[in-house]
Amino acid sequence: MAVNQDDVFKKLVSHCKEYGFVYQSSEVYDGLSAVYDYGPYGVLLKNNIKTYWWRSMVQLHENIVGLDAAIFMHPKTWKASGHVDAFNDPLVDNKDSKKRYRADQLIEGVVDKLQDKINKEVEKAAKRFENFDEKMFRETNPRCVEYAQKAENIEKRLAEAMKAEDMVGLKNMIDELEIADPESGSRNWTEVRQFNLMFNTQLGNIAGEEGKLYLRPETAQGIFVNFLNVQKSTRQKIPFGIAQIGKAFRNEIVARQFIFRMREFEQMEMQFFIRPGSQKDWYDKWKELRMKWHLALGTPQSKLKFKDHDNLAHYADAAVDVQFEFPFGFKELEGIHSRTDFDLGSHQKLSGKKLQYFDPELNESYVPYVVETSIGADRMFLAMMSHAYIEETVPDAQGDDASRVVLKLHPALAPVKCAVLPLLKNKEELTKAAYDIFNKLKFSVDCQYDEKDAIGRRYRRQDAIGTPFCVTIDFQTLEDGTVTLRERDTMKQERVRVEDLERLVVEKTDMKNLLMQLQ
RNA sequence: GCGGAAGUAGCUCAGUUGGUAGAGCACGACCUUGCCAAGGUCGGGGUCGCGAGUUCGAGUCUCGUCUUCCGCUCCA
Repeated sequence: MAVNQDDVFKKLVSHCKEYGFVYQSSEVYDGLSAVYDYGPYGVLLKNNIKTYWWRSMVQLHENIVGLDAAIFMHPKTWKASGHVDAFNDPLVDNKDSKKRYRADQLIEGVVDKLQDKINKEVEKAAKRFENFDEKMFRETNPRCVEYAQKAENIEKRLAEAMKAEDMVGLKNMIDELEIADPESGSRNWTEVRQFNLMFNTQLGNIAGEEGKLYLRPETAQGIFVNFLNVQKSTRQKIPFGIAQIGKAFRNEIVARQFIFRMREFEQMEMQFFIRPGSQKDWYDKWKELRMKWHLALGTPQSKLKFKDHDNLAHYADAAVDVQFEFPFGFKELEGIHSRTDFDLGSHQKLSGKKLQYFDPELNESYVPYVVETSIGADRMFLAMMSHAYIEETVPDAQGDDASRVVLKLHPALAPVKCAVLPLLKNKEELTKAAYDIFNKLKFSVDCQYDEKDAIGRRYRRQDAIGTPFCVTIDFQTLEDGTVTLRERDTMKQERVRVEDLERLVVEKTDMKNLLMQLQ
């Protein structure tokens, strides 16, 4: 099963490339690690996902409004949010090999080596003595005891230094333990320093700390700092929410698994501002609403589950992930967090500006609490692709078994809604009639005209990009004004009148049906 | 970042003990074709990931580098 699933994932990745959904960034220069570009069908699918999310939030809720904040924000934003302090790791470079290591991991390596030594002593002794008592040996053998104590000591010091963010202490440990570069054997280390997972850049020509800017590592802060602007200009009363879709950037040390973890990614976030004390109710409410949103797409409940966080982030008093069963297992797709008043409170404190709401019912001012829903647009894209990608056996022209690859995407998400196909290429009366239909349909839906290759092959091409409907123009069309409408999943065809075509296709692919399920 | 594996045409791959590259599919043109892929003819396309080294000569051997995959690590 596991091997099989790996295969499926590989096939999905190459399908994405072959059919114009996702390409690796800068491929002609050997690619850029963990950065991807969306191709022609990819951008259509992703836009449809974003539209579904946006409408479900902003259009369907009177008390949720949109925002599009800039990627650049005042550097103090990230001080207040806690990212400057918490979003980094202690790194050390070897001057000879030019390799970069995590200081804490180098030190852990020494501990591992001590454990290995103990295990070797145990192995040796086990061969020598009959009736060997391993536990006793570990506790009494002088060498084992010495190694174990040493290891324990190191771990204790490491934990203290990490907690205190004592970079000098970490460096001293590396020196004292005579840790060498595993690759080159060199002990020529730089100072240990914090490596920030935020990308930074420079504002204008202001040099040094003063001009230092970060690419936002999350979109949420743009909402928090605009909280009062939005509340006042739209006269919202608590509870209300602000929704935003935008890029965020994280300088991950390791980023893998295709578009699941990228250095540049897109978030769809909604911060819901509420009365302090009501967070539990709203947290539960949004959990329910978000699950409904996923299920409306036809994703089976068995592929979705809630997973409570084991360790809460510094800002949260409750947090849960919506996990989706990707080909590589259940992984986070969306997070729902009860962020308390941490963010608004921090910004209020650091900026010295009041970020409070006057509640007319309570007749008092307070810093609102926040419940956040945050979903990765790219992860949602991958979830929809991996769920939709199907290889199946279907009968061919002779009734024998043939295989087809079909993307069973929800019609409202499908990149192309309808393909218009003349049965034959070399009959001008057919191609003209088909082109006329295409030129009408294209004003309502994303539509494709294709006359190349046999009709069966063209159906398969549309299946591969998930087009829900194919319209075929044949000689009967010229006589009675009807065409065949072929449905992707069932491959069934029905004859419909040309004048009904637009209404039928729009009806079945419009996002309205999807949104209606959220009532 | 560590360990392992891989990189040859758009895709999937072949390429003998080192002697300057092939197939199938795809693509283009023409013919054929009356509803579920793989009909015929002709054609275009590759500095073998990139850079060094060994050699008279490297897709093939050595080293470095980039990228991808698997495991570990990391992951607000």
